[in-house]
Amino acid sequence: MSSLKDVANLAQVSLATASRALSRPETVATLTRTRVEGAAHQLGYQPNMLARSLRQRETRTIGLIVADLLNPFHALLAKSVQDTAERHGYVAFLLNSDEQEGKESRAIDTLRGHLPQGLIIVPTSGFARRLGSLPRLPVVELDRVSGAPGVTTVTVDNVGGARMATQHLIDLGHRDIGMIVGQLDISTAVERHRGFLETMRRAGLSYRPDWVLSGHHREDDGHRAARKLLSVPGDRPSALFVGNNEMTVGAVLAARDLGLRLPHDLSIVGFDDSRWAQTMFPALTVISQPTEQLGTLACEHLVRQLAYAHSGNAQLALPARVLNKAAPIGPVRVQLPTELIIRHSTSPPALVFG
Amino acid sequence: MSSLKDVANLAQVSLATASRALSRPETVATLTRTRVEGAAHQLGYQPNMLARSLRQRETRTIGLIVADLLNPFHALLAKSVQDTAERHGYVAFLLNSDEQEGKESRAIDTLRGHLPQGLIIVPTSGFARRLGSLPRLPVVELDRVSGAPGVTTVTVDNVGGARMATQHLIDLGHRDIGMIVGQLDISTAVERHRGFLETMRRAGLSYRPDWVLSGHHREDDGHRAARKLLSVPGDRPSALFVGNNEMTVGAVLAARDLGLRLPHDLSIVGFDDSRWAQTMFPALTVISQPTEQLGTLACEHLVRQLAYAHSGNAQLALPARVLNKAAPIGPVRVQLPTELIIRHSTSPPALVFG
DNA sequence: GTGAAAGCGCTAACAC
DNA sequence: GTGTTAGCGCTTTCAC
Repeated sequence: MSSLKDVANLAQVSLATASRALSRPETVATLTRTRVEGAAHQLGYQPNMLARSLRQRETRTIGLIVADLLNPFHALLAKSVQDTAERHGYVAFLLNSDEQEGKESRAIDTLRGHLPQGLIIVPTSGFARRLGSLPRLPVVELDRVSGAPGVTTVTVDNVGGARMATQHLIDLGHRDIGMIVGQLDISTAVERHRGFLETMRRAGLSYRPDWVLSGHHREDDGHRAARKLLSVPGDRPSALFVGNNEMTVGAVLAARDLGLRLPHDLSIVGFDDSRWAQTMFPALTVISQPTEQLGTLACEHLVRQLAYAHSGNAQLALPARVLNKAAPIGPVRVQLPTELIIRHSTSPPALVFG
Repeated sequence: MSSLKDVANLAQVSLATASRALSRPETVATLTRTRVEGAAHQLGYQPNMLARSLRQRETRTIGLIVADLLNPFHALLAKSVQDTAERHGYVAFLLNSDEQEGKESRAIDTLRGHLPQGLIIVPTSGFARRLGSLPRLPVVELDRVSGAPGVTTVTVDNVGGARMATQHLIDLGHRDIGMIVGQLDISTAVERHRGFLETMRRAGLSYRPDWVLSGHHREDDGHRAARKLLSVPGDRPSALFVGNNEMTVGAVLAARDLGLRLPHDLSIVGFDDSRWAQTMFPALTVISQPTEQLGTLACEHLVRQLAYAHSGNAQLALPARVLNKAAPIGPVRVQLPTELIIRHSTSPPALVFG
């Protein structure tokens, strides 16, 4: 690996001039500039970011931690953050916490050592406590909120989405509705649960605590919960609202295992659309989320914060669409709408009671 | 952010001693060690990896580039590489080339600036040409081979897998078999194609060039290709071998759109198992790959190379399972077996000719 | 417009 | 065992 010194030597200029020619070309005579550029190119010179960052005290790097890389929702979040970061001249290093607090902690420490200028995270429930170890680092929470103070959050209207899902089932004539919800120490689960309860209550429907089962967010959990909810033939819900994409798959498979046919014997609404929601049989009615936009916005808000943190007029470097919004300094909370997509996993109940 | 200097001051020792106490505790008196550790803990000290790496000329970092983060196969590859890297004391920074040469180039340059000690990549077809810009960097190609000389490759037996898939269809009685294959500048596509052709020929079946369609690797391509292959009612294959997971979804949906029912009207075998291969209707017969192991092995081979590259007795740091294999210095080519999983998308053809 | 020199935070000789 | 010092590759005053 050739260094800037090699370039300077080859171009017959001093180290300082070589540096300037490459990073701030306008401060150098045209002739020397081309000479230096030529030398750099000839040597395949690539600046050593470690040295540059150490000196400049800024890495142009942001940390990105998702909770479950294998969940396509998180993968898309990650991709859109990375693409947006690149567009703004940052590189986002992606780590995966696997929904484990311990792994999340280690990921944070790892990133910390590499001095990211900001952090975008789909937090686990332990994150609020860990936040203290990140002094003055701009943080954006994505999809979920940990309750940590002073962080920007970019989420979806989970309560509203859950209301739509539940109301859809009620409108179809269902009265015996159960819910499979995620871990109740995760904000999305809590909010979707709240939307469900509210809507049930408002419709005057009875609340059956034993018909609301909580699980972690994986397919297994959905399978287990659904199995439990559906295995009492005479006394089971006629419809299910499932609070996340992976668990929905599990629930559908459990129903299938029990010989229940969707939507005739059981209606299911899932939260989050996905490839398999569309390809399963029957195609799933779901609440869909603007996933890509979620990632993009999270990143743009972070970038904006970084620009303001660093210099008074750094805004000039930002694209208009980021700037056109009023430019707040502090943390903001962005909430995007969801949408009900009606497919074939929901229909009126086979037997209407009452 | 407090630095080592702050720790040294607080512990009342010199900078050097503080450094030693933290990185090589055995070289320091027990008392001073505990004092330094206490100070470090109290300050929430986190070593600055930029400075350490700059000085030590090693970053304990590896670059990881996958071609399509949204493809669950690649996501699992990425996760298993990252987990394995962590287990060996490295951090793998994950970037996504999106199957685009340009993005791959930029990803490589980005990584280069951060001085990774090795690179694990699912290469696009342009990678072999780019390799020159990576002087002396150990590289492991994962899943695909670009043809670049001197790199370790960890792949699956694609020819064998394609043979099994094709033979399975032939054994069921199919004679009119088509294939949807990926880009023919990607090794996996070429090899799967080869396995298909060989097996057809060996069975004495005629080769219909117009029944072999190539596409990029996404769902759309599979959809388009299948639509084309299946739209001539009297003259269409009775079975299809589809060369990758995403395209298989597209093919199945296209068949559905055309009113063909699987497996009665059409048999389909896919390559690579996935969540939706299992949940689709009907569940898909596929060639499955040891995806996680692929990622793990790629990383372990890279780590081994790094150990040998750096010091004669670095092996001591490696776990037994890596060492038990004979320890080659040069690049190796690892090839893992695939497996045929028979589900419900294949059956004997409705009409048997001949 | 250009060069000399200091210093980012850390580790590794080398003294003591 | 511990301290002093040089230097990793770069940017940035400060002179000229």
